[in-house]
Amino acid sequence: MDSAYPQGLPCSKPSDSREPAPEPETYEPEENSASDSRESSPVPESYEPEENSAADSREPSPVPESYEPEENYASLQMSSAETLHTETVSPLPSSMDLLIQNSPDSSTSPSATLPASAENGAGKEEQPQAKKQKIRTVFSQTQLCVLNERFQRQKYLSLQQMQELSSILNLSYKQIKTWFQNQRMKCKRWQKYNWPKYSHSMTQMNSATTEYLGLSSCHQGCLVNMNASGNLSLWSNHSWTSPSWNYPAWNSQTWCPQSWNNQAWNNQAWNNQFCGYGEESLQPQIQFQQNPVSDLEASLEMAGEAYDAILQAPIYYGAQQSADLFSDFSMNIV
DNA sequence: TGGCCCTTCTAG
DNA sequence: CTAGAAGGGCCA
Repeated sequence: MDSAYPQGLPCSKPSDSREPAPEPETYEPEENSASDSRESSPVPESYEPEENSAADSREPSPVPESYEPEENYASLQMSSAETLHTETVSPLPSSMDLLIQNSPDSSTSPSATLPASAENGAGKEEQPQAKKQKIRTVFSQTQLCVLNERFQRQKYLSLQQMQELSSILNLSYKQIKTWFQNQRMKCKRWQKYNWPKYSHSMTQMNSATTEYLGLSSCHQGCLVNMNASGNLSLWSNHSWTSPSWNYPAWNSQTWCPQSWNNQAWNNQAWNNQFCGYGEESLQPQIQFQQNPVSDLEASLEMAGEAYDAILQAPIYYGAQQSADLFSDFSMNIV
């Protein structure tokens, strides 16, 4: 059932192009009645109230009561207060965060933060200038980690799932949605440019997928892996001793079509890296224990995805972020 | 309404 | 200069 395509094809939709929202497995019809009630927060002003269509509204409370089951995910919850400073990104004055509705995590560039309109505070609608300045949010590593991790397992999220994620990451629903959309496009492009080398077999295709998925977040810095026993292991990039890791870092440039053509390692170089590494090949430095399969599982599963997916898909996190993310787990430096 | 896709434009 | 977040048009 879950064969859908989470692992099969990275981003390509089941069949044709536009399909509403694949991902059958995790896609639960639910009563997502778009206009779901949770709409306590008046939507940050900085964000155009425009299409906050219910969805956009994010509840102030950490986790919606209705989501009992996934409550555990709260462990991942980025308490705006805590995660704030862990970020490598410039921390924003909490007050401002709220205003911007962006996460405390995401730095909406402290400097250019407020859109002209919001800046004035009062005269919001009266936009003197032609266009309102576009704000380019810079998601924090933590947020990216979670997003990537999620994307690895699910390319499409349901409304509810996006909302959950948004509240957890302190991002707006819209941002989550946009991020996933952009990610899908990115993935698609990646596939397109790399297709030739995987065209010969389906298996290869999967590896391509894995490759993409893995790479999509490897730039985070280090890797967090959960073994079958449910323990979480974390390797900082400092520990990579494997020669294979000497390849160019997975930077954004990698996505650039122009670059893809020249990247020598665009071929098998890192194919090996990501297929080769395993629990054995790397030395775990930190292990998260406590309720291995309870909290974490619940946390990562969040909306009920297959747990095994996680077991097989190493997740990359920034060392610091990881520690932060899983601060709820007792860490044993090995 | 959300997804896709292309475009715009800002942060780094 | 580039990556990528966000805007906007179009479609089902």
